[in-house]
Amino acid sequence: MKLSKSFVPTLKETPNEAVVTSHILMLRAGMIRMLSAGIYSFLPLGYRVIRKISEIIREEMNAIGGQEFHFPGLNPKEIWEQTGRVEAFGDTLFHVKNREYVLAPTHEEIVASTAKNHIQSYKDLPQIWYQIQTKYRNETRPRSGVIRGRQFLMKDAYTLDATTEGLDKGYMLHDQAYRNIFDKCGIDYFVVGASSGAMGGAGSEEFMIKSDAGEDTVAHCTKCGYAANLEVAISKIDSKLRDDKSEEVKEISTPNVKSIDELCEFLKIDETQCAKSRVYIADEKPVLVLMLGNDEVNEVKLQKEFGGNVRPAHPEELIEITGAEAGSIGPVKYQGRIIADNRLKDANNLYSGANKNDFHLGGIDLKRDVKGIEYFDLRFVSSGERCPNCNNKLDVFTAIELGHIFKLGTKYSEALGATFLDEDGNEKPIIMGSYGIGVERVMACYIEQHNDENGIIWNKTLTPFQVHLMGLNMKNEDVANTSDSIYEKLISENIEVLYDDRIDAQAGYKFKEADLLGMPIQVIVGNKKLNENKVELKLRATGERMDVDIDELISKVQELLK
RNA sequence: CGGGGCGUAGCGUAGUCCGGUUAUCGCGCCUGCUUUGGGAGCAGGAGGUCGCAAGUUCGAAUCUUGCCGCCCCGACCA
Repeated sequence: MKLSKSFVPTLKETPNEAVVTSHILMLRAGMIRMLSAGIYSFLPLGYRVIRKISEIIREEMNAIGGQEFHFPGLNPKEIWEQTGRVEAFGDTLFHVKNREYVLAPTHEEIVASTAKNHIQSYKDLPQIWYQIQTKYRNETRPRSGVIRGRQFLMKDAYTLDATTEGLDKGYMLHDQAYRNIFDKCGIDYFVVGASSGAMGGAGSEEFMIKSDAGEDTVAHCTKCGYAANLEVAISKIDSKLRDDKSEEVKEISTPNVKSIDELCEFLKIDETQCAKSRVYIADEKPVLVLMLGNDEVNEVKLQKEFGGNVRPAHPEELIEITGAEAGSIGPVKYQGRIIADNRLKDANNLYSGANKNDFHLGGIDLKRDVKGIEYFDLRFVSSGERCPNCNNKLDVFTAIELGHIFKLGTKYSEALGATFLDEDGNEKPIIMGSYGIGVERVMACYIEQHNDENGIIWNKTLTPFQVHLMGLNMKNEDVANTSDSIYEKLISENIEVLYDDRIDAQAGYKFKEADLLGMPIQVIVGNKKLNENKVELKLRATGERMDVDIDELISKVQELLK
């Protein structure tokens, strides 16, 4: 492709609307343009990457027996009502105004209804159906460029099975296929076991990458691969040890001391000598929650212990329940249920609130002074704590979800009557699995992981073009002729070339742009080296340069692309 | 949907608080000449409903009100 005739609108400066690296670089490299919030056009260069990713996905999906479909994006609303998902998706589902249609946010319903009509016997199973198509979701807040959009390209696969063993097998096939896909793309990912959320079903894994642009916070161990959403993550961490001797409870005047930090400063003590109190309302009843030092209450874990609704108590409720305001609440003489984090188990010589404004108590012994206290894991893990599996240091960071696989079960097949007859002639619902990959996210995540201050660094798998050929001074006949003939030769060898043949662009301009666009191999044709019958070859990833005889260029390039 | 920020030429911006000639500058774009190994130089030029609408005023990019759009935080999110 000749740049002189191509639409590759690069930008020298960062557009105002872009904040995250991948978004900035995709805009600057002329790969995407926004049409509206969360809605992007892919320009020729960007679309080439999308096609390469799609092709890798196809190869791996076909390899596990997947069959590619093309499903409608426009769906009758009725079918979504049958599974209760018009309500479940709520405002996220796009509704068509002048007909009873919705825009498909995913395709479980269409798969199940297709199966209903045509899968009749266990002999027809298993099946793996997939699609690579645009999905529509009315996200309340699109963000980070292409990472959360209102319309996005998604590979969705569905397994149809007669038995749970079959489902397990299909799930494992996808697990491996996903690892192959992300490996081929050159993405550094990790896998998190997760709950399947609104989709229903049991058993799921998320494929994620570490990124500041991420929307989930996870704890990850690079050594053993332990990974969990922060809301459920656990770690090995020291408890407050019980001192040999319990001191007497003593009341201390602590005017205007509210936080644990202020208390430590005021009393010259360590935060691990403090028990922080939080009051929650669980199913209408107050519960005092104690945490060691500055540990934060993990409300998801709290919710898990109580099952029902849990919320922090309002300020007025605090006074009513404890007689004190936040900052002066504590367990001693507290009337009601008290639960504490495991780190506080049987601890003594603690400082905590006195349930009297501007007073704290010291010398608290939870065994002696607080009756009926229950202990649970209630805290958030933080970076540097020990992995529960291998004792290595855990890292806590935000992450982007690239892919998600899960066992759906029979929710959709039952709702839509997608059944089959088993070997004994019994009618049973088809057992389904669902497996998604955000195609644009693969592209964005790759860029998040592979860039430097000059631009994108493509690998040879995803790159829009394998070679970026530059004729430096195209007014020089020698340079122009040599560049042209190299271009023709590369093309005849089926090598993808982006050819900067622009006559009026400066050498420096071409270099900068080549680094921004990031093709793995740059071939530079300039008078200097041409006099020795050589051209220069530069590797984008390392910056390594080498002079190559023109006669040997093709074979050298082919060698590098292997 | 709540909180915050922003909206001036294709991109990045000054001016807005405190209203007053022809709306600033850089990049990009067009023409010519020069230049050609790290986003060129000189000269000339084009390009604007100052997000939209209403209002206040002799006069509005600037003040008021409403609306729209974009970004960030939160809520939400296979």
